[in-house]
Amino acid sequence: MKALVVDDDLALADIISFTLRRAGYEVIAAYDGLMAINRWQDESPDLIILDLNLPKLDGLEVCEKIRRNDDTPIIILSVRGEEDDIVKGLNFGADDYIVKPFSPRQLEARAEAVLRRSNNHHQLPGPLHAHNLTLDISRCEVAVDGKGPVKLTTLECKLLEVLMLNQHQVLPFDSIIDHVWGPSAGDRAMLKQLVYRLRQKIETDSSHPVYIENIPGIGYTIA
Amino acid sequence: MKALVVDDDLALADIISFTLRRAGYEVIAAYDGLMAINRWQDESPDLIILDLNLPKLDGLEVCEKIRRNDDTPIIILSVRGEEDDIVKGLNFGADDYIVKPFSPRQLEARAEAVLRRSNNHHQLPGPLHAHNLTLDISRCEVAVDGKGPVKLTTLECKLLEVLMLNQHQVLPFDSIIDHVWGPSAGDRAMLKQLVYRLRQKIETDSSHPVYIENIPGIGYTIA
DNA sequence: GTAATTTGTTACCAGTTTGTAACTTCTCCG
DNA sequence: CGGAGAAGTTACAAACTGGTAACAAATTAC
Repeated sequence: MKALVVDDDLALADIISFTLRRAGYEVIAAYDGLMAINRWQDESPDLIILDLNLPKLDGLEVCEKIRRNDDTPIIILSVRGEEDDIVKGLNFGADDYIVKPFSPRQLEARAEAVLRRSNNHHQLPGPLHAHNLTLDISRCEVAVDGKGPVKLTTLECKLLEVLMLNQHQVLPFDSIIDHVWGPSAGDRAMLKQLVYRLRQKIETDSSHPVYIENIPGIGYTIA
Repeated sequence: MKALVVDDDLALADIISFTLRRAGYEVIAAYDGLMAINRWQDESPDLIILDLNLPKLDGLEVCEKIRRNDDTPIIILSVRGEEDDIVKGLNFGADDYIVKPFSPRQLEARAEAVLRRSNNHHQLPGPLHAHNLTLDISRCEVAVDGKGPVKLTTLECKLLEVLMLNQHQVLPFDSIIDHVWGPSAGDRAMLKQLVYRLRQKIETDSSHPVYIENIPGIGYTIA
C-alpha cells in the first residue's frame, strides 16, 4: 500500500509518514499543492492524506482535481474550527477527515477504514493498452486490432499482463516466471510453452511474431 | 431516506432529528441500545446515527450486532477524548464518526457522504434491472422478459442481487460467496450449486446461459 | 409431527488447461 | 561447414474446472 502525505508543515508530515510507515505503508510526501498533483500522477498512490492549508494550490483544489480523474481515497486534514472547509472537502469527494491534533492510532484506524471501504467496490483495473492490443484483465480477454475479443486462460492473461505493463522493457525469464506462477514455482520450459500458446491466440503469422519478441538468453518483451 | 437516531440525551436527539428532518430525512429515534436494535429491525433505516454511551446495551455492541446482519451505514457519536471507542467503533464496521459538539452542517455533510459511499454498492430496495431481468428483492421474485415473476429462494435472490448490482463487472468467486453467505462461510461447491439452481429458474436454454456468464478461473458476471 | 422446500454434500462427466518430454528449427560462432 | 545451445513446435498425459445429478441434512410450512 502506497500513501501520499501532503502537508507543508514538515514536522507534521514527518510524524504522519512515520506513523504510516510503522503501519506498513510505503510513504511518499509532497509539500505543496502542485507537488501533490505531480506525485499523485507519477506514483498513483492507494491513499492520500491531504492537508487543506497548502501553498501554491489550495488543498480543496487538489482534492477536486484528483477526484475529477479517479477516486483514490482521500483523507483530509484540517485544524479545528475550519468546519466549512471540511464540509466542502467532503462534498468534493473526500472520503474522510481528521482534525488536528490527532493521535497516530486514529490516523491508522481511519486510513484502514477508508481503504477497506474503497476496496470493496472499486478494485477494477481498467483495460490495458499496448501496441494495438487491449487486455481486459478482469475478463481474461484480449482484443487484437479492435477485433472481437479472444479468451485467454488465467496464466496466459497473467503473462500478457506483465508484458504489457512493462512495455518497451525486456523482462528476464525469471521475473516473468515469478509473476505468472509466483515465487518458487514454474520453470523455463513451462514459460516457453505458455508463450507459444499465447502467441497462437494473438499473433497472425506464427513464423513472424509481431507482439511478443524473444531476446535470446535474456527474456521476452513487447516492443 | 430513513434515519435512525440513537441517543439517550433527549435534547441532543431532538436537535439531531430536527437537523436531519430539515435535510429531508424521515427520522425515527431510540433512547437505549435495546430499543435501537428493535427499531432497526422493524424499520430498516437507511442510516444510523449512534451514540456510543447508551443505557441497557452499549453502543459498540449495538454497532457489532447490526454489522453482523447487514451494512446499514452507521455514524457513531462520541464525546471528545474517547478516541479508543472511536477506533473500536470503526473496527466494528462503523462508517464514520462525529465528535460532540458538532454543527448541524457537519452532520448533514457526513450523513450525505456516508450514504453516497454506501449507495454505490448497496442500492435501495426497489426493483433492480439488468438485461431484461427485473428483480424485486423484497419479494424475492424475478421477472424474465416481463413474463410472470418467478419465486427465488433467499440465497438465489442474494446471488442475483449482487450480480445485478455489479452488472458488466466480473465478480470473483470469493466476493460473491462473501455476499451470499457472509464472511467465513460458503465455498465454491456451494456457489456452483447455487448458480446452477438459479440458472434453472431464469435461463431458457440451459446449454447456452444468456444471463449468468462464467469467466473461467475468475468468477461470474452479468454482461 | 409430518410434508414440502431449501440448502449442503458428494460424486461424476466432459471439456479445458496445464505440465512434461521429445523433437525440430534457428542462430551464433569457431 | 558443422555443432551446440536456445527457442519454437508437437504430442500426450495429468490435473483442474464448471455443469449436472442424486441424495442427505436442515429448515420451513402446515
